Amino acid sequence: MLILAAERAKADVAEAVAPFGIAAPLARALLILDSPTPMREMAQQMACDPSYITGLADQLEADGLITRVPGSDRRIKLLVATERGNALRADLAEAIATKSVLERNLSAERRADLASILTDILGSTGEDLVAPQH
Amino acid sequence: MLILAAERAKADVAEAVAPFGIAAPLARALLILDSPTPMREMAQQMACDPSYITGLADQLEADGLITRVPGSDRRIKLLVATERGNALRADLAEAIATKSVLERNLSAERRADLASILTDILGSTGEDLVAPQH
DNA sequence: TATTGTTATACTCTATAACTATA
DNA sequence: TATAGTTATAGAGTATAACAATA
Repeated sequence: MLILAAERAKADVAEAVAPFGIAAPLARALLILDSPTPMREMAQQMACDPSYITGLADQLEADGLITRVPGSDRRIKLLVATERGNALRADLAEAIATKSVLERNLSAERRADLASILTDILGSTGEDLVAPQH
Repeated sequence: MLILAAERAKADVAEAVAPFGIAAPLARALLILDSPTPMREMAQQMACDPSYITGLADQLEADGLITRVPGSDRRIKLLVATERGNALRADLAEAIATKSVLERNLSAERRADLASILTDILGSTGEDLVAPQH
């Protein structure tokens, strides 16, 4: 059931996000980028392999939504949202919030309960149901 | 977060199930098969396209875990678990139950709360957190 | 030598469309 | 002509392994 619900939520996100001409994983990445983030850290936050971030970053960069900025340690590249990227991020967050099954089928109170349970499952803290930890 | 939690749960299922030499989607299908089920109905229960069931059934059949039995309407094929299939199903259910994040990180009470919330999300009834409706 | 990011590749899961057989 | 299942194919999402650059 948990998996079914997540698939449903995922499909909702994909649908909510499609009108903006962006794929779900790119949207997910962009939503995390409210502050400059090393690629390695992005991978941890998205619970995926770092090599995958390279591809996401390539596409987001090609779309003019982010840029790669070298850090003080010059092995590190910070992903930072452009002005367009930030604007889109706000739009995406709103579209997802209003279209998601979570918003549609759950009261605010139930959503809070869910967030609490999911926090236990993940064994870490989180506050937002759609985008992970900031 | 919901998506992260589900991915975590999914990864757990895959890991719990790997020692039995079976892939996660096959395990998921087999877990549903505690009674003979038309392929069409399987697709609905797994919330996937019927064409996908063909492939799953092919593999399960090749592994000797299920057989296809024609129904009274001879267009319909019932999937029915073999003796080996039933034995494996029991083993899988146990392995998943003991290894899943859901069992490890959540009390029975919290799991019940989660099931209730997920039921609301899906807008249908369900009783089992790992395998969907019987 | 250890770490960051990149490249090339390949794998898993799943859907679409066109088809066959039965109703 | 409508429905159940099949086939072939294609696509999305993601990982693995070998690599380059920097530390």
